Amino acid sequence: MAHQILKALKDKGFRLTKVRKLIIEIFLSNSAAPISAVELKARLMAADADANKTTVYRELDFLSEQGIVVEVNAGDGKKRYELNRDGHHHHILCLRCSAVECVTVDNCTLQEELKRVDSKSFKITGHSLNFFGLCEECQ
Amino acid sequence: MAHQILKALKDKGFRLTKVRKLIIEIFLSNSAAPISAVELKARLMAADADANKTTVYRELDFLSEQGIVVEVNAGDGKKRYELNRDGHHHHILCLRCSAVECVTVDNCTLQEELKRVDSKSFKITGHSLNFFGLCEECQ
DNA sequence: ATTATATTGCAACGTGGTTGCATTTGTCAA
DNA sequence: TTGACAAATGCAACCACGTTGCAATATAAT
Ligand SMILES: [Mn+2]
Ligand SMILES: [Mn+2]
Ligand SMILES: [Zn+2]
Ligand SMILES: [Zn+2]
Repeated sequence: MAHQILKALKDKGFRLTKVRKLIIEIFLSNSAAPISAVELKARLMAADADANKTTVYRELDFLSEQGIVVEVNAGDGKKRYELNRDGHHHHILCLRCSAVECVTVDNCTLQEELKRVDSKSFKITGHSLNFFGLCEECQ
Repeated sequence: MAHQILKALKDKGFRLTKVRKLIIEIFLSNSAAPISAVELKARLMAADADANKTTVYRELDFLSEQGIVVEVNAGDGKKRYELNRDGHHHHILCLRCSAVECVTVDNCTLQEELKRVDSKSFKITGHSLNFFGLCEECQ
């Protein structure tokens, strides 16, 4: 599964760095929750592949541009990223510890809401729905 | 309208500062869109009541705690605040210029969505729905 | 092995926001 | 009116998250 991603990148003339490959591995084995740059850096470190923070940020930007990961706005001040699986979904996040969880949604009813809004001057291209609350531990 | 807010604060033992009164005025006369700390500071300056940035941030925290304003997460890196009018609503925001607009919603269909989610470990207390797109000027 | 250039590390910078502490100001009671 | 006490303020320094310029390094094609 990683191989297709890697091959696609290589075919576009990008290099398959040690860190790049590892980051993709991390995202693939981490379907649970979106992670931040700091968390990713920590995971790299844990995998004996330390990388400079600048590199981590640049790599996240790169993978976003390449459509391999997507940015997830969790409402706290930090960007998070998750693998760009297809399938629309929403997120729940803890107001105390900022834990984030993905919520798959069978048929998103927000398209009608969108219609109501699109009539205005804004041209709507997407939406983000976050549920706030307290996770099990923080309750 | 401002008088009730001010009286309530005074009754709780808080002081009616020049800046505090002006900020409340600004929020009351600004039903349009949520504003950031920097924007608020600029408006104060324009009203001949310059205030230190620390004071502005502290006052926004204070008014949030007092339930007079509410934080609006617009997805760009900065907090915004709006008057805590009752009545649930959502927001649209421009991906280019970060303009934010409030969208009133007659009957928010998200309560069912919430049910589906609340069954999990998270205890949901609220949600935030943002529509992303391009405003008229930025299209 | 050589080469071209994609990637990296470092240090410095930027923005949004916070904190400790000394000073000022609002409020109330004498 | 005048103190006095606590709330609010200004300042400077700090913090987290993220970005940028540039020189050094690593990948991969020849
Ligand atoms: Mn997700
Ligand atoms: Mn609003
Ligand atoms: Zn939690
Ligand atoms: Zn715009």
